[in-house]
Amino acid sequence: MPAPTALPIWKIHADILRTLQGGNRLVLVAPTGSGKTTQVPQMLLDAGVAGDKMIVVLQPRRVAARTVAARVASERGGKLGAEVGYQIRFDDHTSVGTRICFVTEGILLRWLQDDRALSNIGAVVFDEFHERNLLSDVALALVKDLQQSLRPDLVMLVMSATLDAEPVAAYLNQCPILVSEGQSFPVEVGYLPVPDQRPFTVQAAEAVERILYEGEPGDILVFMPGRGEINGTLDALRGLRTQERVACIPLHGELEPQEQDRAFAPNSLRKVIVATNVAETSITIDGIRHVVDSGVARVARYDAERGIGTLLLEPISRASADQRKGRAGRTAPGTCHRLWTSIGHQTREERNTPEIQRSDLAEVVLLLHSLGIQEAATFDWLDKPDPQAVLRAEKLLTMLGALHEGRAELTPVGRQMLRLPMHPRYSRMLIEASQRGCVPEAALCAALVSGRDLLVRLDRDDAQMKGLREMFEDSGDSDFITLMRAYEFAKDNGFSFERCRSHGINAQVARQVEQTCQQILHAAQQQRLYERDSGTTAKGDEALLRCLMAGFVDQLAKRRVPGKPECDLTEQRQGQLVRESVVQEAAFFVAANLREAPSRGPNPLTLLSLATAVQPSWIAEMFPQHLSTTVEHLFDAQNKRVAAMKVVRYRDLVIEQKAQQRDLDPIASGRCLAEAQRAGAFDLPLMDHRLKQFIARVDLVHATLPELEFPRFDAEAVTACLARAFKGLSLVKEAQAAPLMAAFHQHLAQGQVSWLDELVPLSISWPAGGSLKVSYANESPEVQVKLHECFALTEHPTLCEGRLPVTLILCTPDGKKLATTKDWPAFVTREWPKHRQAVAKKFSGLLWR
DNA sequence: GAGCACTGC
Repeated sequence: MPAPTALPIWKIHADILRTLQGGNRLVLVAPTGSGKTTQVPQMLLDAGVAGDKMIVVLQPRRVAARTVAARVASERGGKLGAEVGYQIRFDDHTSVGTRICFVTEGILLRWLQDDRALSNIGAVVFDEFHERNLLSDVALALVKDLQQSLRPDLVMLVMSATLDAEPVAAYLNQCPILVSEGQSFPVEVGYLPVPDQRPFTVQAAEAVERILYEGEPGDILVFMPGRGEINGTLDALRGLRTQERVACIPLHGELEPQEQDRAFAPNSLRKVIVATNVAETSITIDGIRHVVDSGVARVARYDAERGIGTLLLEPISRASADQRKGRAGRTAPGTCHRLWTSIGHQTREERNTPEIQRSDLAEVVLLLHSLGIQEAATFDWLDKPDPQAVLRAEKLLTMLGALHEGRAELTPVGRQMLRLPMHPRYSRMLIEASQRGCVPEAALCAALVSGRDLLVRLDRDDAQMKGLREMFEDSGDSDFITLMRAYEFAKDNGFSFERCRSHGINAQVARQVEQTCQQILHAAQQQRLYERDSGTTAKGDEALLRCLMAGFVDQLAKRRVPGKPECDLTEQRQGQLVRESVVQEAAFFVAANLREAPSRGPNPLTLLSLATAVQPSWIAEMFPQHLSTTVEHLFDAQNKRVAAMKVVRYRDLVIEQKAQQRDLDPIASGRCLAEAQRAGAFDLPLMDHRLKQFIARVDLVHATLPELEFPRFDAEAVTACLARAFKGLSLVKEAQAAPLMAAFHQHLAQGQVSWLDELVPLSISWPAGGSLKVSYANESPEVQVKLHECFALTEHPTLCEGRLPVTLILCTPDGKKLATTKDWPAFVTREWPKHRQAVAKKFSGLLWR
C-alpha cells in the first residue's frame, strides 16, 4: 500500500488548510479513491483547524464509521478510542483525549440535544454528503444554524463524491469549493441502440452473456431493483449456454452475513453478482470490471396527503447511474452496460430526490421543536421539505400529545418522547405503557420494528415453514405478539442461527432487537417511565394492546365485512389487511404500517400490516376528544332504504350506528339516496339513453360555447339533480321509479333547455331527404350515414352555431363502416378517390360520383 | 387474489 501522503487528496492539502484557516466553510469534491475520508480529518487535526476541540466526521453507516476510525487510528500509530475514536449506536470508542471522532448521523443529533452549542467540537466534517440522507440534511441545516448563531468559530466541511457541489456551496453562503482527483479507471459506457420491451432480467442475462463471449476478464456486477428480480436474473443466467462456467451470486440486504460474504470471497470462477442498491453505496466489492445496470430501483416515498408510504419501481437518476458505473472502475478499466438508450438517459432525473422530500418527518419535526425551531417548513434547508409533510408531522405530534394543541410548542410529554430513540408513535406507546405497567413489553415492540425484519418472508408455498410459524401465532390480537413470541423463541434458543433459521427467524436481527430493547429500557428508566425490578407487570395482553392503540389511533381500521381484509380508515382512506396478519377476526384494529403497493388492477393497493385488535370502548375511554355522536340520514344497504341513525365517529370513521325512531327529513333523505346511488349501491333504470344524451348535450354546449354559460354536469351536479329527484323518498324502490328528467332540467338556467334543440339537436335533416339521429355518446357528436347519400352535401354539417363539426361515420350501402370525417368537402376531394373504384365496383347498381 | 430498496438514534 502506498504512503497515505501519495493519495490524490494531498495535492490540495495546502488549499484545504488555507481555506479553512481563512474561513469556516468548505465544500470538497473528491471522488472515491481520493483518500478524503481518512486523510482530511488528520490534515485538520495536524494543522490545528479545530483548535483544542474535537473534529467530528459524520458517516452515513455504522460499519464505515468503525472501519475508517480503525484505519486512521492505525495510520497515526495510536490505539482506537484514544486520539482517534468512533461512536455509533451500541458502541462508543471515545475517550476524553479523542480528537478525531467518526460518528453516525443519529449520534451527532443526540449530541445536539444534550448540548445545543456542541461546545467541545471544533469542526464538523460531513462525509458522503452526496447521498443526501435525511439525517445528514438535518445535521447540515442545524450545524449551519449553530455556526451562524452561537458558534461562528465552528468549522464546517462538506465532502461529496459527485461534482454538483454548487448548490451546497451556495447554501453555505457561497463558500469555496475545492476539487480533488480520484483514483479510478475509465469505464466504457454502452447503451441499448433501441428500447427493448422484454423483461430486464432477461436482458441483463444476455448482457452478461455478451461480456463472457467477448472474453474480457473481471467479475460482473448486475444491478436489479429487488429480490424477485435478482432471482429472475439468476434463473435466466442458468439458462445461458456459455463456454465459461461462472459463479452466480445474489446480494441484497436481507441475506445473512455469511451469505453476503460469498460476494466478497475469492472464487476460482468468474463471479457474476446480482445485487440491489446495497452494492451502489453500502457494499463495495473489489475486482468488479463490468457493470450491467437495469436502470431501475425501488424507491420509498411518502404520500403526506394521505400519510401512506409507497415503494415503487422507478428509473434511477443519472447521478445514481454514474455511481453504479463507477463500481466497474475501482481496480482497472471496465465496462458498463446500461439497459436503456442514450436518448432515454437524457430524460432521466439528474439526481435522486433527497430523502427529506420523501419521508415521514414526525421524528425530525419533533427534534427541531426541541431545539427551538418551530417552523420546520420555512427553516433554512438545503432542499425544503414538502410543507404538507411538515403539516402532517405536526398534526401527528399534536395528536400524540408531544405538541400543544394550536400553538406548536413542545409539551412535557414531548420532551420525554425526545429522549427515546424511536419514532414518536412508539415513544408515545412507551409513555402509555409507563401508566399501564407494561414498559418492557412495549419496549420490545418498539425494538422489534426498529431494524430489519425479524421474520424472513415466506415463499408462497412453503407449507413446512408456515407450520412452524404457527407456534408464534397463538394470539389473534396483534402481529406484534407474534413477533414477540418469535423473539422469545430465538432468545430461549440462545439466538442460535440454525434454530432460528429453521423457524424463519433472522438470528442476527433478533440479537439486535435484544440490544435495542435494553437501550430503550435504559432510556425509559432515565425518563422515570419505568423502574427495573419494580415488579409491576400487567396481567394479560390488554394493556399492551391499548398502548399500541395509543401510538396508532389515527390508523384505526374498521372491517367492511366480518372476516374480510377490506377496511375503511379515517380521512376516507381505504385499505386491506395483509393476509399473513393474525388479526383476522377483530372488527376494529390499528395498523402500525400503511403502504401502497402496485397491483394487477388499475388502482394500487393500500396494504395494512402490523395490526393490533382494539375495542371501540377503549377509544371512548382513551380518546374521547376524537369521538363525536350525531343523528344522520344513512343508507341502509341491507334494507335498501334511508334510515335515521345515531352515528358515533372516531374523527370521520363511523365506529357505531344505531337506527333511530324518527321522521326523515325529505331533503336529507333524497340526498342520501343520491349519494348511495353514486357510490354504486343500486342502479337506476330511468337513467336512460334519453337522459344520458341530455347530459352529454349540455356538457357539449358548456365546452363549445362557454359564453352561453351552460352549467356542466360533473359527478357532483348529477348527484345534486338526483337528490332533487329523490326529495322526500326513502326507499330504493321509490328512487328507481322516480321521474328524473325534470330535476335535471332544473340544473340549467331558465330558457336554456329550449335552446338545446337548436344548438345540439337530437337529429339533423339531410339533403338526400329525411333526418339522421345524432349520437352524443362519445367525445365528438356522431352521425352514421350511408356514403352515397352524402354527395348532395355542399358543406359539412355542424352544431353549436357552426362551431362544432359533426363526425360523419360513412358507411357502404350495406352498412359497413368505411371511414369517418369531420370535413366532408376535403374527404370528397382527397380521400374518396382512393376508395371510389373498389366501392363502385362492389355496389355497381348505384350512382357513384 | 397480492407485497416488500437502503440506512440511523
